[in-house]
Amino acid sequence: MRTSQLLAPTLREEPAEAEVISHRLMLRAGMIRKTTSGVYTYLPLAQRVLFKIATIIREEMNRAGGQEVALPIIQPAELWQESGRWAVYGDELFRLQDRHDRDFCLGPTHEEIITDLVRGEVHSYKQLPQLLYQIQNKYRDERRPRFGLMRAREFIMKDLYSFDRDAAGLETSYRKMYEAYTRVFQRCGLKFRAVEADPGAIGGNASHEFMVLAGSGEAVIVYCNECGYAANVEKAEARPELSQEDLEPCDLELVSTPGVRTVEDGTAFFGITPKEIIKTLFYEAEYETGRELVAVVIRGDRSINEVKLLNRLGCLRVEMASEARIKEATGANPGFVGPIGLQGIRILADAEIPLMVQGVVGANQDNYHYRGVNPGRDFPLDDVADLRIVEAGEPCPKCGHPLAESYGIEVGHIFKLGTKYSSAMNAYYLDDKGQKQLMVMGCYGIGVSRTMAAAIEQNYDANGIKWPVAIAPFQVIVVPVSYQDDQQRQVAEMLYEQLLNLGVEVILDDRLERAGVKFKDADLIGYPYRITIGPKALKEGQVEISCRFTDQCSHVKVEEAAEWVANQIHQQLHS
RNA sequence: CGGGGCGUAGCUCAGUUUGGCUAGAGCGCUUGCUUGGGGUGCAAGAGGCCGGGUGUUCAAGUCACCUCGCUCCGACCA
Repeated sequence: MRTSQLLAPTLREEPAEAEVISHRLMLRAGMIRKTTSGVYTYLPLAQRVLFKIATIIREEMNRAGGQEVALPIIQPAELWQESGRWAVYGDELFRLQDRHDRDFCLGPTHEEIITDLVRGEVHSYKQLPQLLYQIQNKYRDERRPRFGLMRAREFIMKDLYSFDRDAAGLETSYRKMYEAYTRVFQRCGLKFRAVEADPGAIGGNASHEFMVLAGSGEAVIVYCNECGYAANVEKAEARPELSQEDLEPCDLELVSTPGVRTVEDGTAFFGITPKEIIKTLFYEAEYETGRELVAVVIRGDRSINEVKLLNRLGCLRVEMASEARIKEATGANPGFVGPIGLQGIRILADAEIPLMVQGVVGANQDNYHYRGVNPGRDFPLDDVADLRIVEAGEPCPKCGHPLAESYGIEVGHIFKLGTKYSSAMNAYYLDDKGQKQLMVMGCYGIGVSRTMAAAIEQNYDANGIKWPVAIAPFQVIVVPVSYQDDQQRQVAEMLYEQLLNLGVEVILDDRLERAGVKFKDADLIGYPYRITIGPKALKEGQVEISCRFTDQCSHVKVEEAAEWVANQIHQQLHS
């Protein structure tokens, strides 16, 4: 390829629409253009990167026994009604109707479609397991698309679905996928971590997320450098911390506390630390059958993990209760509410609460608090669970070593689905005794377009992108300082040919631009290697080879340059 | 879904407050010269339903109403 022909309209100025670094750089590097909110056109450079990521994924899926299929993007409502998700999925499902007013959706994922296929075509235990995957566009009508490709409405996903005879088979498939994913992201050249995750709405009982580590990541993960424990904070477990082990229970006391609304106010007023305050939060829990107001008590310095709360309650949704609702239930304004004397309201306590002996709570009466509150004595502790968000520095739940924290971008997610879909959609097989059995499923996704964005979030500098070799749009760019100079041009053309013959993905900058322009573009686009052919080194019979990643520059003899670069690339790809 | 902001040249933006001649700048693009190792310099050009609609007015990029699109914030700690 020659840059004179390449459709990569680089921008000197910052596009106004871009917010995150990957979005900005992809626009500036001429990789993508926005077509409409949350929908992007991929230009040749982006397409090459996506193709490379997809190729790595394909190779690893195939290696693990996966078979590629292509599934419809337009999916009939009937299948979604059968699984129950037509009603549950909500506004994120892109819905449409045909000319006969029949309902369809654009697939955000393909459990229904694949289960429908397999139940129709697979009937015997001899055909199991099946590992089927597809790499295609998927659709989610995000309430607010943002961060460029990171949260788009149209995006590219690889999804693999496993169908096994039983839980043991699923375990095997799951482990295969875990290993395959590890290989995929290693081969992409990304720094990542696999973490325990909450299975969330997809269902099932175990799951891991693969997080590309980047400061801009939306997800917070905690991990232990000692034993390797790693989890999304939504899931991370916590050891309850003793905070008042030296104190004895004392009498309950009603205290006038005018204007003391927040934990901060409370610590100042009582001269105590947030650890000694018991926060009471009211949630509206939504079940299929109705709503319930619950009170959740937690230490003043902790935060509630709503995912844990939702799982504990077994409800569909939780939401902070409105001020009006709280007042109606307690008679007091938020800030003066507490667990003592609540009538007919379920009280959930975080696991740290029973360890407290003298707490401060609101008295359910404006401008009054109780102190000396003894959980269990002064309010019931019938429902105790781990409900808080783990923070960095807390002891690892496995080994006790302090946990570290970092930000990650979720690029892969693997789930054990179990029989959720097979039972809803009647996907049976006959076992070796002729008995009907439910297939046991797993699903395993990788955000392909998101991985491209995540790679940039992790690898860039002030000048532009720094592609890992394995997913770079081209591995090398050959830049003659002046293409008009006969000698430079001849050397450039020769190296270009040699690299092509060596199987290197090379692009030649044959534009009649000034050197500075060519260097800027090369840095912005982020080619891993640049061979610069200029009069200075050429006098010595040399060219300069610089590495975008390490910023190192080597002078190499013209006749050895192609081989030299090819070796570097080979090493990068196989290290 | 709630609240803000913005739609003017391919891009980034002035101009709108206080209506008034042929609507501007920089970058990019074309042509010529120049330059030739980190976005050269000079000159000449091309390029606009001022998002769309309705209205007010002698007159609308500018005011009013409607509409479409884009974008940011929020939708959690008592």
